[in-house]
Amino acid sequence: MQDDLSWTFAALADPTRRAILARLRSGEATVTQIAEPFLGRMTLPGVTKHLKVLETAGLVTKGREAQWRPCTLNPEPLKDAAAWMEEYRVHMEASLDRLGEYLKTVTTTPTTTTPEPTDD
Amino acid sequence: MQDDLSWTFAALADPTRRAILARLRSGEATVTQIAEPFLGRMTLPGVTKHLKVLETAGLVTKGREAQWRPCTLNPEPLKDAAAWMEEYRVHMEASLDRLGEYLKTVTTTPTTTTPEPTDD
DNA sequence: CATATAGTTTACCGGAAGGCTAATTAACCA
DNA sequence: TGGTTAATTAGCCTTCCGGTAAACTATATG
Repeated sequence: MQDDLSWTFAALADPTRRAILARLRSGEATVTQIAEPFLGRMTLPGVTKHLKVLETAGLVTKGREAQWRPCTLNPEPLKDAAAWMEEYRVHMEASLDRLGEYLKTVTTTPTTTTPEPTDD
Repeated sequence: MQDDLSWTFAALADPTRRAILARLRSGEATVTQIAEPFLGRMTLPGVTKHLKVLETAGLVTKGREAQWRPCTLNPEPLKDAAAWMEEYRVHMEASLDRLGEYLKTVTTTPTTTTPEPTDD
């Protein structure tokens, strides 16, 4: 691709992959556990591919335990992405409302039952 | 693609496009002005394409003034991206050092002369 | 050993991304 | 009118992406 940041953003540019990351926020999970919400929409190899993208981007670490591959979230690359965005904070704040307020409204919204594994 | 967030991240997943956004941080610019640092590496139609991606993602707004198309940065979509990242702040903070400190080290680094139009 | 479970690899497909050159549109200027 | 500058469009090519089905590897267990 070219650089780490591009890999990171590219990995994030897919709702399935973002949903996988969201799943891993609540702890380690095996491939089949991760895949479960998506099967019917997608096959297991499909999920494996997405996981590989996330792994390549360094966002997910895959361990091995017998026949299972426990996956864990690795947020390091997100720091660089966040740092990149930080440069634009002033622009975001300047545009109409402040980012902090905006984030507050977003962060305090429902965060409800997450019935569908759509995205995060 | 699917959703706004995906378009945003996809648009950011390219160093040329990030460099274009960085250029626009210092104010409005025409297409040829934007393209100037990249010519030799890329043709004008190539830059136009990248601009269209940014425009589609809503990150850049193209005006018209005679034969020129003054482009401006539109940070709105970045807010959603930042809001998405916010959910992972605690994870980033948990991993070794705090994001705030990390961002401080990044933000206070050189920010030098930007001799090459590599990226941002 | 045989079989079940967990996951990956291979091979294939359609479509989109990113690049180019050449041609075209649009506006200004002389 | 004709020429110049600014930018886009069109057509083509190659590579990558997201998905599949089928075959394979690896580990556990009866």
